[in-house]
Amino acid sequence: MEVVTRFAPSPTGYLHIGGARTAIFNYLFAKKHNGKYLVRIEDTDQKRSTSEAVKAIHDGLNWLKINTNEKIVYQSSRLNSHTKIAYELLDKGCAYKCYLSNDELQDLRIKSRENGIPIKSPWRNKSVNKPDKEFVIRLKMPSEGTTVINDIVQGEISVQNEILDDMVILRSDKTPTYMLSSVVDDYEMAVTHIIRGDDHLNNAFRQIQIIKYMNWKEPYYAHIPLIHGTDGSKLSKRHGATNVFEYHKMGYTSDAMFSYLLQLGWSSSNEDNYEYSKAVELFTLEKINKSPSKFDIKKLNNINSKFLNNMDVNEVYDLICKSFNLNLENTQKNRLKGLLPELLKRVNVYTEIRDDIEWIVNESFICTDNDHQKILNANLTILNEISLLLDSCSWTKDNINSTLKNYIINKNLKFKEIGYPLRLALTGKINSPDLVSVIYELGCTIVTNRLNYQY
RNA sequence: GGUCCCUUCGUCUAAUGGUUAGGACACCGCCCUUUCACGGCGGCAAUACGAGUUCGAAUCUCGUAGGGAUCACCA
Repeated sequence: MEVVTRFAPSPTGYLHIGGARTAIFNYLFAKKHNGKYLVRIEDTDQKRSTSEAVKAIHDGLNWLKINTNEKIVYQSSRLNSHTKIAYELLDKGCAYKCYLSNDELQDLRIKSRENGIPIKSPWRNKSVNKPDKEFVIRLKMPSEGTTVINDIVQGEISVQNEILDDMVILRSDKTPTYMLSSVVDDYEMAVTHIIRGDDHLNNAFRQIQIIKYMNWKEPYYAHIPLIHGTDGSKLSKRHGATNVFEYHKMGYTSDAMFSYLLQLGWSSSNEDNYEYSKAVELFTLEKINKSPSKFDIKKLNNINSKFLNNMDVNEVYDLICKSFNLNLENTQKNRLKGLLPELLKRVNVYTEIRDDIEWIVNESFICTDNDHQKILNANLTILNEISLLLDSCSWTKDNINSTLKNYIINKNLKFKEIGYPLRLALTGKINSPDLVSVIYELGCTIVTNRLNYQY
């Protein structure tokens, strides 16, 4: 049997972190078993669905490199199939027409809440036809016995059938509800494993009745716990960005995000970080934890910085250029690339090096801060002398290093005493990569210019 | 409120009835050092609580507490 999974977001916003993780699990499980991973856009709620949201979801999936190769299924294009099944269930006697008005429904709802029994429409056992009246089609839930689901993540769970309500499968405007559409689509797309958030666990017990009535093969279920914020409540905006694509804009790499999301609620012993092929190799649904985990940006930062420092310089360079809209000449490009490994050691996200671009890229950069200029003025002799020495030094890191070292020995200075003004003159900053690298990558001309500048 | 689920360091997790309860992140300290970092070494820190079963419980059972999900003609 070929494994088929699907990720089924509704296009009402961006790709949420939780959704992204669900997609990752679906993606990995399918890849692991050489199966198919499908994406279905659940856009049956025309009022809330937008094309911008569809695009946002694709952006998110593409960024994480977990979009499907298969054709995207739009649920709205399949409504006829769903409706057909609703009437089939009606014909079989597994569903019924319900003529309850909104007011009547409201009353029933209040009563059902009071006595803890789900809504049972009075039309359940009447097979009347009122051709001129609006109706909805409700599924006739079994009223006795128990339904058991063997969930791969949650284990064996059973509920009493009497607590299942006769859910609406076809609205009065003849459109199918999610409860119907989702089941029919999963069946017709031949989905074998339904991997989704555990907010759907309760739905599973109701949806599975349709499958039973239709004599379809039951899929495997894996209901994964939701991601929570640091305070234990459902992840929301006040915990930080919940849109995965925001993390792209913030300067996280997709590989780091992928690895972090994967580790949130799943682990295979002995590994810290997972790149794609490793993840595919090791992934199993059984190792997903049952308890919800909390989103921790600090861990993501750590993972991102590790990925950043192991990435190819050209790749990071491209990300940075895109992010900052840079279009550099070759000499500028080489300086930036040369210093990139050093700069990346200092940051969690690559956007943090924004402040360093100027002194690296701009040939005529000079330190403009007033207080810093005072310090530079006080050290002009040192700067000029070092400039002179560097000017006549053959340009290797070793030579630059010994030039500086010899200078402080001759002048009986501590490195700190030349390091501070040198750093300010060259970078305009108090903190920077080590001076030898800075001097080497900037090159002799720029260095001597900056060291001889009259403030 | 009904139903279902969950609970190991602050966080992510490991430990299939026998471990000194392990690792990672964060935090703290020391070393390295040219600032900030990186790196190296070390430290702090957990089985929610209470019973029971057992020679032995984080692990099995029950209860309690806390947390979460859900209860639409939304998905």
